[in-house]
Amino acid sequence: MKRTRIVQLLQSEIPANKVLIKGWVRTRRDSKGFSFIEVNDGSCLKNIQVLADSSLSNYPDISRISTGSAVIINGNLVESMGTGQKWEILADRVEIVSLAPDSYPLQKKRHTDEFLRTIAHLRPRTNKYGAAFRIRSELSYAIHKFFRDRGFKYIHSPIITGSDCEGAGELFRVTTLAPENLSKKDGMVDYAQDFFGSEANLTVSGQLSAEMFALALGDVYTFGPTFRAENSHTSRHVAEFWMVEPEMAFCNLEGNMNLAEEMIKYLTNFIIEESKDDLELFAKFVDKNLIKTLDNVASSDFKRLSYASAVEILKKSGKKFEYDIDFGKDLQTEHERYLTEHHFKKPLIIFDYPKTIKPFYMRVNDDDKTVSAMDVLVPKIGEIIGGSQREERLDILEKRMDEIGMSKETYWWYLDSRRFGSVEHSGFGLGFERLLMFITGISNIRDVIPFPRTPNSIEF
RNA sequence: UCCCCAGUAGCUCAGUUGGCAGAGCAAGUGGCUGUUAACCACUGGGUCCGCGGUUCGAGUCCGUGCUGGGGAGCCA
Repeated sequence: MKRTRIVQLLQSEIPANKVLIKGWVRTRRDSKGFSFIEVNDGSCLKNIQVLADSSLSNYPDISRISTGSAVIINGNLVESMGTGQKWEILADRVEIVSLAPDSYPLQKKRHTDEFLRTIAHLRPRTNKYGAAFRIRSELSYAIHKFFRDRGFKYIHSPIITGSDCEGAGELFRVTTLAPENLSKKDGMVDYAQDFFGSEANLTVSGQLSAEMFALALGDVYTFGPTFRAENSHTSRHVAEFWMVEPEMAFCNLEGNMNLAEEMIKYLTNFIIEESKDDLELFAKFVDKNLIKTLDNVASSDFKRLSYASAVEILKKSGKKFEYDIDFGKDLQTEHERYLTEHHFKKPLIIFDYPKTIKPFYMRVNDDDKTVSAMDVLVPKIGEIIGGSQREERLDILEKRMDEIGMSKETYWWYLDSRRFGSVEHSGFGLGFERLLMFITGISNIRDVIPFPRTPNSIEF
């Protein structure tokens, strides 16, 4: 006999005989002559109420079932005589698979997020984290669906790389050399002795790989883990996070911005439609305005403005900022927050940044001062997407690499793409966890990834 | 890496001027009840983050370290 998931039973239109469920006990309440057991199997936020009558042969054991115990229930799905739920299961048989001792750390009451991080292996058993990780799963699916529906191909970019990909942050070294007996050559570590015969790192971005495939398959995307060894202590940074990186051939910056906006709207709508119950939990307990904010994002156009006009607005705002703003300086968190939370009160796309503050691969505009870059900013989170039109002209790309002292030899294969059939192309990177924060209202990135990796924290 | 805050029961916290270690919840036991973050009663539960110092006496004051949180930078 096959088990039925609780999500299916709760949606049932009619009673059903002989159903089988398997799950974990959230709480048990005794009445005279019977016991109510709330069972959750992870298929949805809601529990199903099981009524176990004292006539059951193992009732003395049943009345000792504790929170966190695993059970298998056979019985009939019947309309509940109580208020508060439509269906319940009248049990024929309650098998106690595993009884949780009273040291089980999760209570029926709410815990703080800080405490739950210390038991990250158990927190998905709570309502909030169960909901968060179901939404994470749905959102992953929605990303693949979004791209597939639009003819994009999914590329598995490498996790281990030999180049430092644009210098986007500190790198994690990958090596098989034992640190206690490193062979040295001229005082430097001799990486010729290492597994790959040269230095290797964990990827910080799949972009360069994605560009190569965009110039072959047209429209592509990557969706995978990336690693930054930054010593960041904020609620928006982790050392291991997932990034979505589309890359499109024959596409300029405007097409890039269009895709970014369409994608965020699509994904927001998808979760509003597909994860109603889970989303409601966040609207109720985490951010009262969540649904309104999401509806607003899904239905209204993002504000687009150039970096230059953003700077003008900030200068004219009359607001005193900790960091001065002037053309050529990067926007600070306080500037981004002012623009997206106070001035426009909606998602923004800022484009055409000064080339001095952006990486080498971004296409230089005709003014020779700015590059075709764009950032998407959302209220509370800040930057959620960073992207650009890529420099497709070999001579200009080489000149920029020279300017910042990059090795053209190392990137010979990247430059090859500009030698053979080079075309204008664009792409961006979306921080998957940041999008998840935006959609759920969860304010700490450590709470939207199953086992967060941060400085000094690798348990679990 | 820098700035700020915190660390007391399983959890969330209180602890006055330096003078006997506390509450609510959770847990255990009993009772009651178609209950539903159930209710009532009782019971057990402490390395007051570590180390050092001041003092007759330190949860409380001083120094230092560790851990957690918030913010900044870096970025997604």
